Amino acid sequence: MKDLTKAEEQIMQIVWEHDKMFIKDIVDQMPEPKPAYNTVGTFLKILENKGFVNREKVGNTFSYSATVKKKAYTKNFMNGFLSNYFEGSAEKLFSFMMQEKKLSPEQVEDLMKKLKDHE
Amino acid sequence: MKDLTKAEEQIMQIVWEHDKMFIKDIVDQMPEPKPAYNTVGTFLKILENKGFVNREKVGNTFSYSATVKKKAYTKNFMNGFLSNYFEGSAEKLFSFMMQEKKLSPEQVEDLMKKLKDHE
DNA sequence: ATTTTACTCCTAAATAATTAGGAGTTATCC
DNA sequence: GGATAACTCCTAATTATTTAGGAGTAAAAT
Repeated sequence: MKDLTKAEEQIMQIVWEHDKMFIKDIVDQMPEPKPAYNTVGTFLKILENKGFVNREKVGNTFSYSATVKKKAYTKNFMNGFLSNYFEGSAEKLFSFMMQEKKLSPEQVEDLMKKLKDHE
Repeated sequence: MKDLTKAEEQIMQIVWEHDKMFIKDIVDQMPEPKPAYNTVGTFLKILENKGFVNREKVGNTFSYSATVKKKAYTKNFMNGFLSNYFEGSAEKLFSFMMQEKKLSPEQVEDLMKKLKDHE
């Protein structure tokens, strides 16, 4: 799986939030200063070449939808992140998160219970 | 804190692993194909401008060391990552990690015990 | 029905990131 | 004591990324 550049990812984030989008709608979702219509179009073409989106004729225009699932990309991205920053160890990441007070031991406990119940 | 580009980060990863380094040593640590000495030098200058490394005269040359701690950068980086991929929620990240089988509930339990003992 | 709008495809300018060469300096090797 | 090696500083070429304009077409609006 290819990596996304920043601008490409920003567009993917929007496409991931919706099933099918028209360029116009993507532009609307972009933060100010909004890029030109064609700028978004260019990125969608790049994303199509990279295999991240699929375009489909709707009437006389095209709609775009994500082909690579956000989850799949996240996983890919996270593996790189893990190996660079936590020696590939998810445990180290957990430890780091707890220390940074992003999550208390209690929250982890609650979460684990829920996850166990699901199994 | 500024972001690092890929090439810059690659160098920081090496600098972070060591206290003080000479350009030569950094080049040695780089994977093949190794970049030119001056290429590494250029990046160290950029990193110095961005405030990530400090250079210090040693004899008639310079050594480089990280000023921004890896942990601080990780935290920064992770916040962006969290907000883009897990709606800012560390819990969602944990949940994702467990589902991806990077970590079993037992491992998390062990880890939590250790963390609690430290408090 | 001609102006306006929204889109297509193609192309390229502007900026950012990556890579490294050249010229000169100082120390080291034979 | 000149050749070699390792470094400095400055500069620039190359490639990647980001941005968007122009020309043409088809539909919609007044």
